[in-house]
Amino acid sequence: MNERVVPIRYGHPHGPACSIRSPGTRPDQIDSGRILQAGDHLFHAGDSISAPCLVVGGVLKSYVSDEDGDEQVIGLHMTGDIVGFEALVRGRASCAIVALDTAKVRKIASRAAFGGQTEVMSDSDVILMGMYRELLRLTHLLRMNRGPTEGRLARFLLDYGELQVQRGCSREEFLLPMGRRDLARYLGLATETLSRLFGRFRDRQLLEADNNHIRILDLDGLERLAGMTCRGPLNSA
Amino acid sequence: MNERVVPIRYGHPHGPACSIRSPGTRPDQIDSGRILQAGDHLFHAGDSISAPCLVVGGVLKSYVSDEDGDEQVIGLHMTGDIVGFEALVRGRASCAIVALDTAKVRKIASRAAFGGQTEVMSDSDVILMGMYRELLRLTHLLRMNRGPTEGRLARFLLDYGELQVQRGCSREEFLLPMGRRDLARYLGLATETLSRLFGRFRDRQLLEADNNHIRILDLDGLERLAGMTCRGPLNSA
DNA sequence: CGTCATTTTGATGGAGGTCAATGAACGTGG
DNA sequence: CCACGTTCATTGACCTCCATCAAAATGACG
Repeated sequence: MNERVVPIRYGHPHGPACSIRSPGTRPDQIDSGRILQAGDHLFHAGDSISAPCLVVGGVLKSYVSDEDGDEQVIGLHMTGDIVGFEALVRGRASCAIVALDTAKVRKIASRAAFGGQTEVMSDSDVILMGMYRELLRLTHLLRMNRGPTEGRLARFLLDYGELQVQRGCSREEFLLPMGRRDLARYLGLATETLSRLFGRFRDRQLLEADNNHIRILDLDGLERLAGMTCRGPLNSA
Repeated sequence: MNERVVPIRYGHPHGPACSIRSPGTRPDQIDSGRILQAGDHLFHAGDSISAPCLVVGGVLKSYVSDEDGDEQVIGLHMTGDIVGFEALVRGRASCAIVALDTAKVRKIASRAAFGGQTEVMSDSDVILMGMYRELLRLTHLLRMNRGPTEGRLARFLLDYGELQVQRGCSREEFLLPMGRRDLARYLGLATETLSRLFGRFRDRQLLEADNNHIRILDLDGLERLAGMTCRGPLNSA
């Protein structure tokens, strides 16, 4: 509605408006997409939002800020993920979402789709699936946040590698889309601890890590470490 | 819908999770309602399930077992909650659900409800709401599992008191439906730590705790402690 | 009363958070 | 091009909090 900060706007500061238009755009998809630059917020906590968004490309993070200012990362969202489910229920965002690099998002069906007027198998199922994936991701993250820290990082790297494969990229070598700080907050660690973990992994020849450029040398070794914490999908459905 | 629920029965610190499903009882055989005794499983991880269940009364917990045997409590589910969303997507349970005391559950709409059935406010909305509440609960729990342990317990007690109020009971005095062990695992603590927390709270005149019988003496004090961790609903929507 | 599960209490060690300093990468402006 | 500031990653020193081990206390129940 009318809020102080406009939640989803389709004009962006610089760059051509709505550059790429997906081929199969259906009539009820009012939105052809919005481009976010690194650091741009899709919305802030408390903003009123009208529809969930599909992440078409790039990476975003969702976070909440504690009263003492430092933020806690709730999720990392990449291509194919859906963010902003709150739109379907209470219409206001419960956490902020910000782009980590250049990203593109597209609004998807509003609540009306659940009514049953249009052909339903499309967006409503997308939303249902996305919501379910989010449930899986959260339970997974929850389990990750207990147990030894080495297992958390190992599990994360393996899961991320798995995502890479699904995307047609290499499982062993990739660029992490987020900085140490965000990753640490996602795993529930201090950045220093995370740094030490990378160091330890490097010492043990488990991987090479030049900043965000990761090269995994010993998948089995990581798997063994990760097994100490838990198993489960980061994003499998 | 909102049935008056039998107050929580006291008396059995649930036995050693008699984990075997009663013969002849398949997870799918729940039509107008099913009664579970303390220790009965609604389903186990991996079971195939056909529809989500509404908790009509009582308390259940969901958990996963690590390979080394000890379990991790993912959720505590009470009247009005929905469990088993996996039925809508992949048809197999991803965690086990067991009754902590006598509980009643009822199957709700299967996926077909999303198909194009007419009335909008029906089961599909119930499911959507429930799923969303689950999302909220998980993000909340996630935030709880970081930060000082005192804050976690304080927050939990306050949230639980809030639930009591919604249920028409006292915010300051109630019976916890789960044992120390389960509560500890829910909060991500060792049982000894939880015990010590209760002891410390008692020393500071924050509450009286006779086993599961809790009487809160200083709401503000708890609130202050809880503030150090995070805010957020256990079950608000 | 004896057995078993749960809770409580004590003692100990270690994992990881905090504080602090250094180093590397990257502008920005002179 | 270089000095400077800023941000982020790394490394070190320290110390707290909490898990772990162990044992006693409480309670449930036959």
